[in-house]
Amino acid sequence: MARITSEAKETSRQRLLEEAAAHFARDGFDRANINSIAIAAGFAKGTIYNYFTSKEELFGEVLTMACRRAVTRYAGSPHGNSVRDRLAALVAADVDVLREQEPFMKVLIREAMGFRPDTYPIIVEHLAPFLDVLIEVLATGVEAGEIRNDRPPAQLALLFVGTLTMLYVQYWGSGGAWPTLEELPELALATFLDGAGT
Amino acid sequence: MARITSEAKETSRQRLLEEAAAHFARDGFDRANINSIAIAAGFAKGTIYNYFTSKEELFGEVLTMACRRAVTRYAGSPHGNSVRDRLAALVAADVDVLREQEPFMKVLIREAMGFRPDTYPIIVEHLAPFLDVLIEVLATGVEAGEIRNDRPPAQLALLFVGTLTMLYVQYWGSGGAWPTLEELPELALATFLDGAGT
Amino acid sequence: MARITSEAKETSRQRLLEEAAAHFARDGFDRANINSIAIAAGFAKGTIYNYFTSKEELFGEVLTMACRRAVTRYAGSPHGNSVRDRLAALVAADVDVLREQEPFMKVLIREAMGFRPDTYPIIVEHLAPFLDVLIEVLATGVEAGEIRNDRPPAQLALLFVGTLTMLYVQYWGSGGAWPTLEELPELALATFLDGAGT
Amino acid sequence: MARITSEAKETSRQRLLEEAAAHFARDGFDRANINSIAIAAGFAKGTIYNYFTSKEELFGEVLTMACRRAVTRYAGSPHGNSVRDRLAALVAADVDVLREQEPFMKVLIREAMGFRPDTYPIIVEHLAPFLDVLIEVLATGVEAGEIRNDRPPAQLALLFVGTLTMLYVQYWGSGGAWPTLEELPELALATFLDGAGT
DNA sequence: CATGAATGAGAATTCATTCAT
DNA sequence: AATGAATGAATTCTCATTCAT
Repeated sequence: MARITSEAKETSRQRLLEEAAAHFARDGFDRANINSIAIAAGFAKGTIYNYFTSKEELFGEVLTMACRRAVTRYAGSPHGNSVRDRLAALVAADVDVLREQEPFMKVLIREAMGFRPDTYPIIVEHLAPFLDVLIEVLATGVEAGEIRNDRPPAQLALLFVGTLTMLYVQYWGSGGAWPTLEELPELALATFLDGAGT
Repeated sequence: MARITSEAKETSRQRLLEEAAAHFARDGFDRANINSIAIAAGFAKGTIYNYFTSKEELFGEVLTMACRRAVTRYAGSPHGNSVRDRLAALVAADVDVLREQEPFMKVLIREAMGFRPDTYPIIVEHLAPFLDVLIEVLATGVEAGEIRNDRPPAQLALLFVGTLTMLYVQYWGSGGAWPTLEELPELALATFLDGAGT
Repeated sequence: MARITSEAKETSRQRLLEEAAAHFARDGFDRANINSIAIAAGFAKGTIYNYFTSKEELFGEVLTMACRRAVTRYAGSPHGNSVRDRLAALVAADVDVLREQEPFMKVLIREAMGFRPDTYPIIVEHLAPFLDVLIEVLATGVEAGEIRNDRPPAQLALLFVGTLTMLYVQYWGSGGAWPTLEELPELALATFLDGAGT
Repeated sequence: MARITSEAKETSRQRLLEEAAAHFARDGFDRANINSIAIAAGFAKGTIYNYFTSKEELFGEVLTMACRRAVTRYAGSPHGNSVRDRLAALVAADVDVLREQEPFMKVLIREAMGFRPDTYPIIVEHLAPFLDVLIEVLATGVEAGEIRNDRPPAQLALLFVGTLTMLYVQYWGSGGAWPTLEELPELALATFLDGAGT
């Protein structure tokens, strides 16, 4: 195997990342097993080290990729409409990513909750562009009078991300029973914008 | 004599549970180290096995205790006032528990985010009474017209717990920068009841 | 097993060091096998890590002990006689140590020839007192006119150690055929002091 | 065409041997890395196996070549003069080889000190002609009364080789500080022929 | 009850070697 | 001939658990 490599190698790398994401999502970093990941990807255990120098690096790459994919959801977000519509579009896009990349998203969220000093910076770094978009949308909303102006947009953005995350966690924790992925976007908006009070 | 002995034993057990909570909170289940926990509690490695049959069981006991303590926060909650006031009292009590039992709470939340089939049932089971109180308060609020009636109180309760949890996570994740524990109760209420919209 | 430990533990440690020396002597650092050493000492592989934190440390301890033992040979060296007699006594003592601690000496010499940056300093450090004695003896000899004064005693000491080492190497290399341990001391003296010329 | 090809092949083989020598000299057999050797020689890992069947064989070839080169130093040694002069010429030639082929010489000496049953015979076998020349010179010296006759020339030859080797080791061990390559030949002769006594 | 030495299953990692291209 | 992806045996090290004292 040589020469025609580069594409093939990239494919193998993707296969490994895919399986690694699935295993990290299911088992967490410590319980995930390098050997099992390799086998699941159709390789022997040594092969993984032709692509990643260590379990940590592999995890970091999965995380990086998860962040990257999560961020792309904002790429085509509409600009013209109301803040509610724009947020709705963002959440809809986000849930689509979740559907397609569930293991990666799960790793991301699971790890974000772990408070581990070696992974937290990775997440923060990669989530920054994501938050920036959100902040911009919310700041626009504040100017337009659609969003309450008693908090800085940066804090509002964190609350929004937190709300979304919490709903994902409940989705996973309930085994998909409630909320379902279908109702999740509307629920997120209502929870964040309207509150439960009358 | 028997009583003194068993009291002493209970004290030792508590010491072990405290230290175990601290370690599990800081390191997570897999990275926590039985030896370190024993040492920190002033015992040798082997002694832990006079109190708990395995690391898993120790963890389960920590979790159980965390749930039990968390639930006690509702014991003396006021009954007469508005839903907002009652929720405020609940959150205040909760944050007090958090302050005093931070490691236990951290273990609880951390584990709740892990979706692990062997620990999730424990959490759900122990959180049930906690949720019941909340559901009752919210149901009252719906009847009184203080809470929107477009969702079942059980779902509202989950949303409320989720909101609170998310704020704790951001508190820990930010190293206590935002939100602070002082502003957290008011923030939780505002977020849950009022929403960010105008 | 507890309480009466300390002596027993020291015994176990010695057993491990003894076997480690034998294995390092025979196989060298890289080919020596932690598992085999433990087994040979009558332990399971994990046990070695109750005594030494790593293979490197174990090796360092073996080396340190080899140096310590080697140096003791000079403890009772006679002071009154001629330089030749004093050197003879030193060599005789040295060969005695070799006989009793062959694996340790072999590790020492083998490693000294390996020029490895992580072990060379250990050897140099531990050999210093050893060289100091030698330098003192030779300096005395120079003053007494028994030793040529065209080289600093420090260099002469290195030449002497080198000569001795070289004879040990030939002893081991020849499988004990030539020189034998019996004739080695006299041979060392004659080689170092008299030379091969007429 | 065949010849050009085989010449090219021979060149590649030489390149590999040179790099292998450098790596074995620096890192020792076990720590030397097939991949690094190949890369350093401008090839990929696999290519080495077109020239040598295994790491062991490669090492054996390096050793063989080191011996072969070491032996050539005696080819043009002068015959007419005194033993001292002839030895001086031999050592001078030897040091020249050392200068030019340092890695090979280092491998040779390093390995000779290792007492390994699979490599020792190779060394002995290849050093035989080398020793024969030396024995002849020394035997002549004994007859001429220049060399003491209380030891067989074969033993004297071993002592001489040992003295030289020891000085090389000290040269490398001291990082070239003492002895320097310039003073080494004279030092070897003085040490071997004259001794340190008066 | 407490101790801590001993255990050994399990996991990550290395690297010489193979072989399809 | 050259390549380099794939392999898997081998090795070090960790740590929960046991048990004799």
